[in-house]
Amino acid sequence: MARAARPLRMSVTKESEVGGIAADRLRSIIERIERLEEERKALASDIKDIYAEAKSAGFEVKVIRQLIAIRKREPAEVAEQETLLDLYRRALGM
Amino acid sequence: MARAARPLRMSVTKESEVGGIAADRLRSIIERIERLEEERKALASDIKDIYAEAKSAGFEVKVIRQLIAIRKREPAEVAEQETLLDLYRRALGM
Amino acid sequence: MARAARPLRMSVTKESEVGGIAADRLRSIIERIERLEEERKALASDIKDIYAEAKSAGFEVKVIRQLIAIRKREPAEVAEQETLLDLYRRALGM
Amino acid sequence: MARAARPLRMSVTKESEVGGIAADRLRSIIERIERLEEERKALASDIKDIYAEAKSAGFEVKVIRQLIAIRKREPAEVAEQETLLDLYRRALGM
DNA sequence: ATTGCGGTTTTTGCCC
DNA sequence: GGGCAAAAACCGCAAT
Repeated sequence: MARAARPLRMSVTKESEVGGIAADRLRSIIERIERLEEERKALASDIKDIYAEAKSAGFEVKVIRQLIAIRKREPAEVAEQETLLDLYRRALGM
Repeated sequence: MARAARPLRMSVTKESEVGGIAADRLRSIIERIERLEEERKALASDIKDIYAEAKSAGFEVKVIRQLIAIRKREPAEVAEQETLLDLYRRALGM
Repeated sequence: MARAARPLRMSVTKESEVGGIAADRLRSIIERIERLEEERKALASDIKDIYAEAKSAGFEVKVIRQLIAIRKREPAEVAEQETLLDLYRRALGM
Repeated sequence: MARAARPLRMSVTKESEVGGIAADRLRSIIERIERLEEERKALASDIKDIYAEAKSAGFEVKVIRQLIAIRKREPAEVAEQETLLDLYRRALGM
């Protein structure tokens, strides 16, 4: 049989290009991202479980969230000192 | 918002400088910004109301948002992005 | 904006339905939203102008932003008191 | 407000109740959550790196995001939404 | 049960 | 172009 119609352009290199796009590279990128997002989701689920545990131990989930938020925020607010910000606040009497 | 109204140390000149900062000027700036942000927030609320109305009239809010986004972008830009998406999809065999 | 020429089937009522969609209603919704977003953008621009003014008066724009953010946040933090949150914090020695 | 470093304070008794709160239990909950959120953040960072790589390989990051979103949604759902968008566009003569 | 709402996270747009 | 602020999507809760 006389040569199959057109190979649709197999690139010379291993890189399979489709429509000018490095398909393999793109596929790899997407798969890695999706894989990591899987893991992320699993962690989120674990966290949710802990909140559920907290709740059934009688704690207020909402308050725990606030607490965690505060602990995250506070280091940042330390940096807020001895800067122009303070100066401006003082200028405003705040 | 209970900032004390007190002028805290009025300098001799009209320029009330506190810690080297032109306090009055700063205060004016901040108040004008806050005022405008108030108005902005009011508009945002109006917009939200319209979306609510749309929803209760049976429209898909999310799709309306897409529509508005499309109308905002340059037609050329829209086309370009759609083309690229297609290209990528094809490269992935999707 | 070249509305398509096809009236196809004007409904009996005034409501022009296109493909089962109440086109007039949809159009009205979108136009009102776009109008309000216009105004919003104008306000954003005014705000930007004030920041520019602040900058050319020698203030640090970034710090002013922080200041405004703080003023917005602080009322909320007052509410953070005398609640379970305090209790939990004390339990943790925070 | 410079909170002192943070050894959270271990109570002397094993029943560390503070103010009627099971402090140890609470502490454990919070620490586990914070630990998992650490990991989550690390993953997010890895993902960001891959997007950066994609970008420097010449891909459009935004389009890749769209692609991933599409793959995540049910194919049926994708079709439905696209249909609706089309419908609305036609209703508006866009 | 359904739907509005508040808060969180993710995405987008902007300014430097 | 990279970091930062605003907008949008998402999620769980609550209230009806």
